[in-house]
Amino acid sequence: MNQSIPVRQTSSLTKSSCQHCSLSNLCLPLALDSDDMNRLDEVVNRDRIFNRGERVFTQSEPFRSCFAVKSGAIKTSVITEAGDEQITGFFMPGELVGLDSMGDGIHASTAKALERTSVCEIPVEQLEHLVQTLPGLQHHMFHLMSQEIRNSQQLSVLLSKNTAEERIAALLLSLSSRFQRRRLSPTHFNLPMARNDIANFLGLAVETVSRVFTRFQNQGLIRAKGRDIELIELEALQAMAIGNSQT
Amino acid sequence: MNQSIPVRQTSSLTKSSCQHCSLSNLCLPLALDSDDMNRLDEVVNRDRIFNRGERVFTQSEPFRSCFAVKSGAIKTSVITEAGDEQITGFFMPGELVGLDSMGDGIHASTAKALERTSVCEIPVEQLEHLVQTLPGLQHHMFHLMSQEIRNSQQLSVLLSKNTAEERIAALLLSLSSRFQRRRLSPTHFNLPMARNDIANFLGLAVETVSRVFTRFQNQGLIRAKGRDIELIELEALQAMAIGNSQT
DNA sequence: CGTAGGTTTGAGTCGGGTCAAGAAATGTGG
DNA sequence: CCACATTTCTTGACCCGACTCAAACCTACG
Repeated sequence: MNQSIPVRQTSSLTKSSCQHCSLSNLCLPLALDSDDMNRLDEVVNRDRIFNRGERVFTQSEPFRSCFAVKSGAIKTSVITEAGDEQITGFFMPGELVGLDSMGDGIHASTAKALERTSVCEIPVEQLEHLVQTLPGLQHHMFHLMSQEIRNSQQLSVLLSKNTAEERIAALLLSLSSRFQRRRLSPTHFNLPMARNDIANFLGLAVETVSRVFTRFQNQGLIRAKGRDIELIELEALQAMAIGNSQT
Repeated sequence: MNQSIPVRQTSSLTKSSCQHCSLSNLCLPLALDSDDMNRLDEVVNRDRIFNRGERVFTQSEPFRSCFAVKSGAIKTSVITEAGDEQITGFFMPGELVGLDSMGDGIHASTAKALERTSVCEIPVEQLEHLVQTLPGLQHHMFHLMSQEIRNSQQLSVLLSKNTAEERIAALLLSLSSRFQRRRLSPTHFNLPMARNDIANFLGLAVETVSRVFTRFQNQGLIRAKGRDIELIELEALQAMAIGNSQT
């Protein structure tokens, strides 16, 4: 295997790259050839670590990068004019955070690590430049952003049409499928977020979330001990969610 | 009473173009030079007319184009798995419809004309191609799409945190500012949508919408006769939309 | 340990949904 | 242009899901 140009051979062993990242099929499910992939690699700032509660970025500050979650979990939120926080999304490994500010100079939301979290930072200026030359990447960015729109629409549907039980069932199933994408158990996992966050995200009171969890448990649909969740009756939950939304 | 005027002869002289469109500063607030603008003109399919109730595009059908509203108004909606309709947005002249499906092969929503509406059709394949060569246009697309994400997030906030009165006040003010952008009266306009649509969009019952309208009227905040709306106390409405319950 | 934040449970209240029935606007055909 | 049908809008009465308030219970961590 004689390569004519042995680029980045120094790092290929020790440093991770998009090519070898186990999550690349999630955050980059596109056919970039090895060359293009290298160019992407060059602009990505890897292995940034945030502890629980630390901010990845902050609303109304300059928007310079978006972030791909490698491990851990992130919540994004906006501060409403009334002054309270509204969580707009949870982001798991393989998912991109910050798309709500693409093409805008200012962050529209704040991102906080829910647990110890590592991310890849992608500077937008360089990303936009790269996109110019890689049609596949451009299409992929459009895809990711439109998906973000659809996710948010789904959330709106959930909030405007569904009961507390339905919302929580939908959230559990959304998390379930996202764990499954990563080849983790879809029926037994740890919630990365507090009841409070769930309540805020789903437009409910904490007490209601708590009550629904115990109700589900009493009905034998789930087993929940703190953040340790086991989904027992998947079909029943799906029926309840009436359409598993990608929340 | 006047007889139908002979159909417009589409002379190339009078043919509208993006450059001369009065809405171009809304849907294209970017610095494209004359040359680039011409290239955009070439791919845009102008003057498509839809009557009230007609579909511009339909959910789960192939996604080929997005649309810029020239006159009239459009609502977009998704069909939930429960089978009912959820309106995801209203689109006024100068606004782009269909971004929730960019980069996806399938329409995620259905768009219907709320009244007689004319639109510019923009084929996405050619748009994506054009974007490759026009960095300014790419940035603008990102901007529009991220704005769409933020709009949807705003809706989520409204649905999860605000009362019926606050939601309706917010919608009225949103419409108001959108009329104002077009140099129309921000305080006196016609609602393009039915009460039913408002209720669906805001996650309320029609009866509640009706009640709030009359309550606003009794409080002297607005004057409403059918779809004819006059905003009397803008500041009071703004205070209410913020969630400013004087406690 | 002890303290703070997170979680659960109970009791009481209310905003907004549902059901029902008119009133008004809009459409249709003669 | 009018009578009728149909949709849209309004108003009233009643009820329920989820919120608020309040208090106790965990569990993590310095």
